[in-house]
Amino acid sequence: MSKGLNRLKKILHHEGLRFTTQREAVWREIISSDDHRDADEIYMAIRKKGVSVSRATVYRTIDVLVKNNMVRKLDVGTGPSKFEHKIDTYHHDHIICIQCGRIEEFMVDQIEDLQDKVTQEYGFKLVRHIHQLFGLCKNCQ
Amino acid sequence: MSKGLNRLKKILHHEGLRFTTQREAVWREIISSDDHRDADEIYMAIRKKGVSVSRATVYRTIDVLVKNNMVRKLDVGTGPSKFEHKIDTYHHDHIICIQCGRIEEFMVDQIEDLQDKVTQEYGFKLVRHIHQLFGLCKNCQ
DNA sequence: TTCCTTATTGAGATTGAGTCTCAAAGAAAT
DNA sequence: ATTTCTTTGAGACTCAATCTCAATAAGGAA
Repeated sequence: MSKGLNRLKKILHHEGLRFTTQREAVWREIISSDDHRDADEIYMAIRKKGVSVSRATVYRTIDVLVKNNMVRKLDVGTGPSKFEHKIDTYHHDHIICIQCGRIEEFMVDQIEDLQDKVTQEYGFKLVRHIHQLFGLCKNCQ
Repeated sequence: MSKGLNRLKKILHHEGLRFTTQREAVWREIISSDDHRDADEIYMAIRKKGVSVSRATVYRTIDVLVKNNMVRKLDVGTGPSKFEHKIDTYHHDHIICIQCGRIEEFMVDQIEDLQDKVTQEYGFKLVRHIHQLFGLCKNCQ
């Protein structure tokens, strides 16, 4: 049994949505790798494995997964958004190489705490954040 | 004499670009307000003032300004990018209300320092960063 | 000033990511 | 098995942004 499949079923049920071949395939494809891939890459990978699915369905399913915290959407500044699953992972942010596109993950508790503090100071209720460091990786400098 | 106009002229000259009515108008429009506006809002404002300009030129000019550090591009997660001038301002990041779109600016030295540290640890050379807190403002909670 | 070279402009076409439409196919409840 | 209601998919569409290319304008030379 694939990781998180039950959780997916519960979520779909909870939202009054149906568990379908396509939705299962999208989820399986996303957890099959820890890479940061865009919707089209995920779409192509599913088709290559012989499952019939459309781009529209891939986008629609990813939306559900993102809303339900099983997948994270990553805006990398240029080109399509990328996605990563959130199974067995901790929260992290990203360092992105503006030359080769390489993506590294980082996490600093202190920064997270300071964020919370700032948000409170401004009277906001924090829902999510984007913290991305763009630069040149070792190889590209 | 409008703020930064000389700097704009120098930049254009340095890049082998010409100082034109349109480029001047775009710059004047952008520094005329501290708001965060998108390209179309800037375009409309210029036209309203009677200067003839096209959307293409507005986009092209903003690109030059962003590349030369006179204007900052702000990806607010949904819809068109927004822009703000960088004259007489200090570096800051943004808290954005996901309900009403209100944007507040914040700056925490400690976070900036931690960012530098993280980047170094990963062997990257930091070029720029995005740090955006999305949430609900006081009014929208 | 006028000439001349080269950059710029603008209207509209194009791109690209993502969303929408709607008829046909498929879940799930009874 | 029947009914009901959701989902799917091909392709149309949206929207921000970029590109095209003929007409226009900048600005250096003389």
